[in-house]
Amino acid sequence: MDTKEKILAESMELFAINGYDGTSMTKIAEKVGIKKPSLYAHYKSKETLFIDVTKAMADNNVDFVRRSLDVQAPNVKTVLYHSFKTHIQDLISDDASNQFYNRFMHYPPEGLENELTAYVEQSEKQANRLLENVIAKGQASQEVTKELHAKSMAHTYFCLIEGLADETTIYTSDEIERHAESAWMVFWRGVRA
Amino acid sequence: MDTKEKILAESMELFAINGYDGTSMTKIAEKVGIKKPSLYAHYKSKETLFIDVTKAMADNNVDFVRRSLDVQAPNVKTVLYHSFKTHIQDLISDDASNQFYNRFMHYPPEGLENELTAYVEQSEKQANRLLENVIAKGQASQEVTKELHAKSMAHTYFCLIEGLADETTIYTSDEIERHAESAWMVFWRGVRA
DNA sequence: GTCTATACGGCGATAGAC
DNA sequence: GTCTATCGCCGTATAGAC
Repeated sequence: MDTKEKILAESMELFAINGYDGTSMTKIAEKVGIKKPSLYAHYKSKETLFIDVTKAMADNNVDFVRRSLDVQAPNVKTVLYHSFKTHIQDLISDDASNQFYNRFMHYPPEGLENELTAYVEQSEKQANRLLENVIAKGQASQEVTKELHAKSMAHTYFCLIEGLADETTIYTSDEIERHAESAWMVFWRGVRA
Repeated sequence: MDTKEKILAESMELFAINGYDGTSMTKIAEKVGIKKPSLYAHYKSKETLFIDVTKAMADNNVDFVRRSLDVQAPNVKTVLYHSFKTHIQDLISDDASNQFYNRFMHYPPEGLENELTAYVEQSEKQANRLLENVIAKGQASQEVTKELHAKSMAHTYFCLIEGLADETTIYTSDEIERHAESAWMVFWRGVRA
């Protein structure tokens, strides 16, 4: 991992834990093991660094969703449940990248909204489409109701994931897991054929 | 409205729109119509001001949930749907207090977490209990399934609301309303008897 | 690419007159 | 309670030597 990549990785963790304004270039440099001015040899400003981190995290999220759905299983319900559980395990794992996502994807730092919103929106739509395809398969195989649109159900699925993600700052892992189990049951009862 | 109340109201709007670090005491003073040092005659620091605002917003939220459920209706489904719609209307109304809530309730500024998390958690549990009672009534009247706990279903309900709230920064009001309608249908199909 | 040294500005907060 | 003036600090960013 070269210096530029290390700056990206270390600053991501600091941003996730301490927020944008709570993370100074000095602290990033310390964590990387260089001095502050050296950062500017790789990124022309704190803002451009943050933008690069955010875009990488948005891309990671799409990959994560893709991998969570890429599983052989006898039916669509099992695929969906597996993906749901994978998301929850990620939420409670205290992974910095996950915290970064929750913290910034919908509330970027002041002044960067215009730079980031379009990118984030597009990546979320990609993730939504991946799930939509799975649900549509479930409709074709008579597992999932046709009274609702696959796209809508996919959207509701992610609403639940996001609602649960927001809880991580308040509730314990055990509570999140119980809430998640309930949310899954309501969801599946709501979409099954 | 005396000066102290005005400081509370105006700073809430600025915090909601520009974030904690993005809102300086100078800007708050300007919006109130006084000079920065005068603020310190009413609040001893920026942090204590923010804490007061947050607690007021947490209380407001409990009241909001209570009012949204306080409606005469022929059955529990109608009460729940009315409450759901009331929440969504609030989300898309671009109300600053709503934005404040979404922004800070789960990610308070650095250093204020310990001061605020317990208060927020308690207020959320109050709101949850209000909804839980309504759902329990629905179980008693055979409208809502007894296969799931009332508390769990209440929790899932709020997960959906929160997931939809997070979307307000990206999607348009029309899209939110459509997503909300789908989320409601999945939810009701999932909890009905 | 990395360093030391520094410029420049805005921040929260206070002193003290009125 | 409100003001003017100011303190002390820390932020991003740059200059220029190695």
